[in-house]
Amino acid sequence: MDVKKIERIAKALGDPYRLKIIEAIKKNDGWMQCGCITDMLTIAQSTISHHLKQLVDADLLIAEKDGRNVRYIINKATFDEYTKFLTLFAN
Amino acid sequence: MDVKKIERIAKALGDPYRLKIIEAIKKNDGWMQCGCITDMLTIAQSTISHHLKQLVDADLLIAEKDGRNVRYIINKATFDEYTKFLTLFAN
DNA sequence: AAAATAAATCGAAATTATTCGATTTATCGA
DNA sequence: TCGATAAATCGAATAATTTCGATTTATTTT
Repeated sequence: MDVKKIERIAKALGDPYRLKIIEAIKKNDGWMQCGCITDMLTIAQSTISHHLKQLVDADLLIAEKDGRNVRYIINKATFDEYTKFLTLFAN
Repeated sequence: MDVKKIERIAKALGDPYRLKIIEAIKKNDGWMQCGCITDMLTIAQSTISHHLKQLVDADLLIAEKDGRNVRYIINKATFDEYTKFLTLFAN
C-alpha cells in the first residue's frame, strides 16, 4: 500500500457527506443503489456523483452496474488495509 | 466520538507532509522535537507549524513544551479510537 | 539587559476541493 | 424507435487549504 493510496483514502474519509454515504451503505447491509443515496441527501445529484467517484477512486466503494442503476458496495478489504496501516502508529 | 472529530482526524491524516511527520515521530520512539521535524522537511518553518497544529487539533499528537523547544508525542488513544471507528465499516 | 534561538501567528498568494446547473451517455419500457 | 429515467461528465463559481515571508512571543544564554 503506497503513500498515494493512503492519502487518497484518508482524504476520501474526510468529508461529512462521504462519511454519511459510507455509514448509510454500511447500515444497508453493505450495499446501496446510487438513486437511494441521492434521495437520502439534499445536495445536487452531480455533487453526489462526484463524492461517489472519490470513494470509488480510493477503493473504499465498489461500483456495480445493474441495468440503468448502479450499486455501490463497501470494499471491506480496503478498510481493513487502511485500519492495519493506522494500527502501526498506535503500537 | 462525534462526527466533527472523526472528520478532523481523517482530514489531518490526508496530507503527505503530515503523514511523513507522524511516521518520523513513530520511528523515533513516538516523540520528536519540533526543530528536528523542521530539519527533516524542506518546507517553510511556518508551514510545518501549521501542519503540526492540525495534528494537535485532531488530537493525533500531543505538544509538550520543554524550555524553548516543543516535544510532539503520538497520541495512541486517538489512533486507537479512530481505528476502532473504521473497523465498524469492515465488519 | 541584550542577543540569540525555537516555535507560533499573521496576512497574502497560489492551489485544490466543493458545489451547482446544464448537458451527455447509457439503458429501459412503451 | 422514441420518450423516460439513472447516473456521469463538463465548466464555472465559491470555499477551503496550503504555502510562504515577515513578524511576534517565549525562553535561554551571554
